[in-house]
Amino acid sequence: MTATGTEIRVVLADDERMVRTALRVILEAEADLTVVGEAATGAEAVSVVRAVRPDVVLMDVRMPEIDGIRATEQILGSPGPGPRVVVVTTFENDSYVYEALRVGASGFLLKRAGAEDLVQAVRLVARSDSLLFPAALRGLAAEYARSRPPAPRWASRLTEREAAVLRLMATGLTNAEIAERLGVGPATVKSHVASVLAKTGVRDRTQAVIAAYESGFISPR
Amino acid sequence: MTATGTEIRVVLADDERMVRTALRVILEAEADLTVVGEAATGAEAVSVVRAVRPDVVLMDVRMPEIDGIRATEQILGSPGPGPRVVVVTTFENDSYVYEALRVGASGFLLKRAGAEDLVQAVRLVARSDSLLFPAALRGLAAEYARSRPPAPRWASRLTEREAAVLRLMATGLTNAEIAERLGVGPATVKSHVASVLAKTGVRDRTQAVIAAYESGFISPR
DNA sequence: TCGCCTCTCCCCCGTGCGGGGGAGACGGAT
DNA sequence: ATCCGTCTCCCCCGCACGGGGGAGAGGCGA
Repeated sequence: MTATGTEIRVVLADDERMVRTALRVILEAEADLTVVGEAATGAEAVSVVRAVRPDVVLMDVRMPEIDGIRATEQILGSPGPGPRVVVVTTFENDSYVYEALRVGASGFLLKRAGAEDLVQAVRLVARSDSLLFPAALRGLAAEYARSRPPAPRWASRLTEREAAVLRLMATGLTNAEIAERLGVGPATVKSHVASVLAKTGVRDRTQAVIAAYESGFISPR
Repeated sequence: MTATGTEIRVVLADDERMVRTALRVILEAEADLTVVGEAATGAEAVSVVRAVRPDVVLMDVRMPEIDGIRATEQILGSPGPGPRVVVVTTFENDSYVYEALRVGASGFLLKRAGAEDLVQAVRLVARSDSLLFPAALRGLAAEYARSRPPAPRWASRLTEREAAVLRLMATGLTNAEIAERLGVGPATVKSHVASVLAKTGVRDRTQAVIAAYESGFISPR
């Protein structure tokens, strides 16, 4: 389907032209690497990838319209063998790492990585079906993501105040203590608690806390 | 401290001589890679690494005496800049992946990986301080490991009955409901609950449930 | 302007919960 | 034979909790 023997076909997705140019220069300097497409938005990336069917996509996370994560999701979600997607970002400590893995990215590259790192990463990812951090880590990321689901359906229905009350409930505080922390009267907290119970569909604060844990609204530790 | 410019110094740790030889042949074929030591056990690996101070260690997981994970732990636990450790194993779906990351391994390599994958992985790991799957994923693995702690201190102090009551509490049941499920009287459940509260050092059932979640006594999902 | 939502707070009322006691039965350890 | 831990169940008591109402102030979009 895709070139494997010698030539590695790459698509660059980044909203900054300069970044794309820099990447292109670096990659084109290698005999076995060819940049076959560029995209400035997530939507563009999806269509370009569908059109040119590259081996590797270097995908920036922050892009207009559709971010890199969702673009990756769409690219890898389509049937058939997709490209390897390497997600590019500035910081390694943000949640993009987990998200990238969750949607099936093959690698993760920091913008501060050098040219050599870049080309080797591309080569590595293009070839490897069983290398550095593969399926097992995706499973890990999947589990991680599963433990923090997008947000429980009722979370969006909770108002700011109600959510705050629920979070404080989940620390084991009584209504009076919550009132103290929020600087409101106990009666106010009572009514918020009542709203939380109603919206979460449970009967008491204990069940509300359980629901908060089970839904990922809050997490252990 | 260690050679960075051109030569990458590698130590091989595997209990099978043939594997070590094969790895050595592959790596020595590259001008920039040098095998500076071998070890057949985890303990050997630790001492060899301390002696020769390599850039990269290829560490088999299954080894006599001390396995690769614990050896890695000891190697990276010592002060100063340690080598990059690439953990080598046969299957990618076992818990070694998480363990390897937890103890600070820089990479993970499958035995079925080809020669090219191997040398590129070594080069990549030797250079990269900010590449493919770094600190963020270690944090992920750490979090993963942390989420399944050995067992809370008070768990051993709870009797069978008390633990059962706590588990049922954590499903949101009232004392009366718990009594029904356990086939005992409500008063009995009350006293068990009282014991649980006393032993866990909390004041009400909500806090007990929180403690159960936080300590890993029970887990979301 | 008129609704609608959110946040705030009030009332009464019933009860599940937790504290503080005690007590009988069983079994295992000493 | 004695002690101790566990499981079982009882009493009384106070209170935080939750249900069911209502109500006023502010914001915000139709």
